[in-house]
Amino acid sequence: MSMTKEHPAPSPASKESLRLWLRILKVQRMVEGELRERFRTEFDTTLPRFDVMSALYRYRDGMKMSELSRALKVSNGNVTGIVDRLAEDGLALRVPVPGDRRAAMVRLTKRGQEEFAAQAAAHEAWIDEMLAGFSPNECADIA
Amino acid sequence: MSMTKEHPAPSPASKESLRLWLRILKVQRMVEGELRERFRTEFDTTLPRFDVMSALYRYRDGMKMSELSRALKVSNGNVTGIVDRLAEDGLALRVPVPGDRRAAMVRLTKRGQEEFAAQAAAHEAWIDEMLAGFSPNECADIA
DNA sequence: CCGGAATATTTCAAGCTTGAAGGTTTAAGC
DNA sequence: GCTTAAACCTTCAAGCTTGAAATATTCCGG
Repeated sequence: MSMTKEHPAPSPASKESLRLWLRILKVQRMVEGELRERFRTEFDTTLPRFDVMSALYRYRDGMKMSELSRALKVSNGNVTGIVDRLAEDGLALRVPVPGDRRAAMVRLTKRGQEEFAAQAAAHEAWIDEMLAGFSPNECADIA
Repeated sequence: MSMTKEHPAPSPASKESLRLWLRILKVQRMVEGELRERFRTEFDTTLPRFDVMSALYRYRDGMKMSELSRALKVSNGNVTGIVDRLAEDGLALRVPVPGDRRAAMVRLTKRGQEEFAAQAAAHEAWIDEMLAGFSPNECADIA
């Protein structure tokens, strides 16, 4: 890769935060890339689907689309598409809410629960495999 | 949000790594969300465009598409689309490589360089604003 | 009751992302 | 030279994501 005629380095001022950010990004991309690949090859699913199923698994009674959207911090329209595809695959379904014809409760099917349980176990093992090297005590103040 | 009939908590085994991962994810999403919003409203651009321009700004002589792809760790087809749009906007251009009719060098236009310089300054300030609270020394082992 | 605000969800266009497949051009071995 | 592999790039389908606009329903003040 040619390195000739580079631009001068940026100001040495707020460089520390930027470095921290790039480190966070590096780990995040590594882990997320691995997870995506493994979910794809071993379970034929995606991270967003896993996230939705994870929320639905916690709340067995089901969640409204808007609750799902708020819990996962993604847009409403986004959830619509993901739930559509989970429903097509028989992993989730929409249940009408009695007394409110606008809303619908989304819940996992029996098969959805079983699938998720297997995925969640693998997910936890993968994360540990990838992050076990990083001291868990440090970085505790990230959140 | 209804909490009735939750599933039992997962095994208490490799829970530490998972917690670390969720913390990293939380920070990453917060920062990236803010950046996306500000890039959109203040510069009418996106993070991926910024990333490509950042690489091109460093290598003023230009980069081949494949170099760009490798440097940013994104797929080849992805870079094609982003560079297409940058070129449409007059911020980047493809220069034929003499002696190799397969490849093309991508470089920023004059205007591209000016735009990026402004964006980069704002970007660094935003990051600092968001991450200044987090001790930079700790978490040093993340990368 | 009624009309407007609030709530719940879907639709849409635009852009990002990947993995796979396709098309050229160049390089290498024989 | 010829053929086969490698390198370079684009195209494509599928899915994710957002913000904005469109629907439909419910709620509420008057």
